[in-house]
Amino acid sequence: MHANVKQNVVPLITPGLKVACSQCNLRELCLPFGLSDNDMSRLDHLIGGGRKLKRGQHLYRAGDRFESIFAVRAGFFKTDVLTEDGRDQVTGFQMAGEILGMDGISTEAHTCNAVALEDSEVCLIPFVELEMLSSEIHSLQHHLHKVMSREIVRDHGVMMLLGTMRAEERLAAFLLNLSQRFSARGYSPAEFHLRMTREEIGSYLGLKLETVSRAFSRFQEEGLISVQQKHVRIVDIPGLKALLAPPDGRIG
Amino acid sequence: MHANVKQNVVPLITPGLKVACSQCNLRELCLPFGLSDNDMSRLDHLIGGGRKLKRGQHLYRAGDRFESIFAVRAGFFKTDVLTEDGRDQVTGFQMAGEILGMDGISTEAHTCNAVALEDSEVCLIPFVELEMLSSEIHSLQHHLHKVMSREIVRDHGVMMLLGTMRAEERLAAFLLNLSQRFSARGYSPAEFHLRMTREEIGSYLGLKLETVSRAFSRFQEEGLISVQQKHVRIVDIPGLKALLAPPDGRIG
DNA sequence: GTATCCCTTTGATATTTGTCAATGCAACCA
DNA sequence: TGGTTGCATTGACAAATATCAAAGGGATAC
Repeated sequence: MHANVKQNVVPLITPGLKVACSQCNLRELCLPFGLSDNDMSRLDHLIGGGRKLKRGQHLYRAGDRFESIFAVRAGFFKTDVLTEDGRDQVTGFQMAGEILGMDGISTEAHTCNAVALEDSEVCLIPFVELEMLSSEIHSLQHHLHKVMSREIVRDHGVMMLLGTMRAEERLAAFLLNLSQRFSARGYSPAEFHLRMTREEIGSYLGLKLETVSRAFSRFQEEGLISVQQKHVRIVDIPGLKALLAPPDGRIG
Repeated sequence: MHANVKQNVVPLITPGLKVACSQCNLRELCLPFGLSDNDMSRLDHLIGGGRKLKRGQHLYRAGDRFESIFAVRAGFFKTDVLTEDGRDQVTGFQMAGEILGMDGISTEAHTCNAVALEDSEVCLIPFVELEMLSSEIHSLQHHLHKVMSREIVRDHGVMMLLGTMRAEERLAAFLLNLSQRFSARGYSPAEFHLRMTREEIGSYLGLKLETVSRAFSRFQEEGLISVQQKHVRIVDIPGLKALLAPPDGRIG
């Protein structure tokens, strides 16, 4: 299966796309976090160059042999898991500075698909070499562990969302999460462009696209956001946050 | 918060409970997997001894300082995340050979609670020392990464379950997963004792306890299982598996 | 040994979300 | 620039699950 070799070979590593970690404005969000200049330059040598992807292209597919993890340099990705019986679950959306592909370590093969939702760029980080270097640079090793652990904690947050929240709470949590991540990257926390469709949001949130659309409309009616297609402006951040409280706080 | 110091101090490390990895019948399921005899004995020296917990006791709580990960030697645990607004999500159930506590690496503090669901025993694995040793023993380092990655993949499976499955599908998947894990440990895949309540199952599966109970009853009516309280016997494993197919296979 | 408490089961009803269907909007391609 | 196509919105209705309520069963503690 996944013998889609041609399609996978098209977006080759782009020579000359290499940007040193030490020069990268994402380094504080990314793998080099906390490294000394010297250690960072050792990491530079390991990064296998970059790769550009057009919107819609796969960075990897479930079943692909695992060789590298990836750092998003620019753009926007989704990851999703597809089962034999046709279920499709979006497991995350990744933006600049975030690490993709750690699911592949356990079985030496990727277990999900990663797709660019807009034209994007990633850095390739060959994993065998990363392990070798991280056994020499303790802070790199520890930071790698933190990145993996953070992914586990993030996943727990998604479980919480899927397991305990209602449709509007899920969407509110989703928008606040995006807002916070855009903000951390120097973009407006209040106004942004959604790269994904209602269906992809729905898949991530465990909802049908119509439910997502209705929740957007309702938020707009209530003056919490202003939304037109993929353009979102959050008008009332505290109001959105208040939606996440109710479980027993529904006294009023 | 979580100033429950007394309660946490009670279950001290039990001296003399130490069992060498090399002597442990769980080693093929656990962290020592794939190590040479020599490397395993180095790991032995690092394991900080064991700890016994009575049913209901916490192994750690959200907010506790992170120092070790834990390997379940015997017994059964649940982990759950509690939010300020009162939501409670069970994120997993852990049995012998499984590793607990990796959520704590990212922030140096545990982010969830781990509770023994029956009298249990764990091995303490001090994380700083594990990192030191794993930078010397490549296969240990790599296996640690695999264990963390496996946790990420497992979490994706739970997301799939919560995001795409209906109540009975979730319970079927849950039972089959338990069955498979018991089987891997030499227990019957068909007959076992649930250590958790309907409410805990419900929390894990994103359902209310009544819905879980009704699904159990329905499986029994249909001759898929036989269930009385916490005792479960799976009568028709293929039948349960068939429940997981339908998304478009509902042609018949 | 017995009483208590928690867990489980089951029923009736309410709420939420999904499904089906139609229409509208926007971007993209020719 | 006009048509086509995919995405989004909205409505009416159906299905799934939650909620509320009551009663039974087991395990545990005293």
